Amino acid sequence: MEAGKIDEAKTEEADDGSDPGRQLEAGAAETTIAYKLRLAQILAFRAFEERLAERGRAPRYLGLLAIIRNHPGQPQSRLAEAVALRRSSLVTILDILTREGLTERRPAPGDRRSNGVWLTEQGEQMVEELLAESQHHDAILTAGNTAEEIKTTLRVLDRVIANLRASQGA
Amino acid sequence: MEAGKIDEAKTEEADDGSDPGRQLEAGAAETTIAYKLRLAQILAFRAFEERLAERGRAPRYLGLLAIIRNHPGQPQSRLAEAVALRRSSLVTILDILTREGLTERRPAPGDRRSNGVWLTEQGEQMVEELLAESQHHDAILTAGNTAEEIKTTLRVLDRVIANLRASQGA
DNA sequence: CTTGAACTGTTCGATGTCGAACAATACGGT
DNA sequence: ACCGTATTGTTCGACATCGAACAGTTCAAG
Repeated sequence: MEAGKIDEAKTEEADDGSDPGRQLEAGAAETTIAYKLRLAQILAFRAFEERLAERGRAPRYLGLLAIIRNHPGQPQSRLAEAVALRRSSLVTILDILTREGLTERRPAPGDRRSNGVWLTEQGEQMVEELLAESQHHDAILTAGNTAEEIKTTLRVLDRVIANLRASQGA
Repeated sequence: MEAGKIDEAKTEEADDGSDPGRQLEAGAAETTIAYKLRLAQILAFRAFEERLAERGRAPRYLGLLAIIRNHPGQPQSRLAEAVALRRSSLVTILDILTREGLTERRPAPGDRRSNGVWLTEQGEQMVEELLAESQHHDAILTAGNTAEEIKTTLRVLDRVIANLRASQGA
């Protein structure tokens, strides 16, 4: 796999800040999905959280809350896996969300080890509001792209996630 | 913007774990780019870092290192902006990378406040190796997608990043 | 020249996530 | 019925990132 030669005789010359308005590029790394994925995610997450800062920590954990809404009563370990966080991390998160009155732990009927996690009435309402916000937020994110391009991107991301889950579970 | 009604008469019935092998879905949030973006990024980043754990912290900061290679001598503040991290965070990161012998701070000639950041010889080599690894990693990530789909995704992500940078800088 | 605003790198306390450990519980094989 | 292994939620210490503050420096306006 011979990487294309990108030699530029880079002997000790600084990049003077010509073209001052633009962002610095990462060269070869730019062509990689993982790189742009990270950049986009950090910025998107930060923007969403900042815009809804007054609503407590629910915006940060909207993904989790949405899953709980769609699958009430699931044990914590399955929820952690679903949002790609660790079991131990979810403990604190659920403590917070429960303290804010959005979620609830109930002992699982069949298994005395595990808790089922549920949304409270207030949690249901919060999720509904935040989901509307997230649609709006996504519209801003993806401005300038066609519906077809967005659909393709969603499909690609789905496959990426599936690939990673497969290789990790092994 | 009337959100489509997705009522399912969800009165207090638990989601029994039918279809046990599959992942839990997030319902309406699934259609949003931000959600999948986050999931994919977490998994991709984690996988990449785990696979290259023996190489110190360089894999985590490969994006930064690649930027430094392409733009040697830039001040820390510009680098921070390029990788979407905060100025204060970059201090620790550069401390680490410098301690590992990959980067170097040199006083900027024109401005006594700022440092120019450079790669050491060892840093150059590390970046080259890791970039090759990252190409391989990306190939695994994106398996099952056509070259056209990937190209479209990269283009969409570029626009997403640009949109977020524009709305944030304001 | 002087002065005030803006910028640079830095420190420090707060918060989020992780991995490794642990006790309690479930379960399969013999 | 018993034992070893898995699984679940949890705690705890390590580390990463953040935001707010700060001193040193630059620079433009007067």
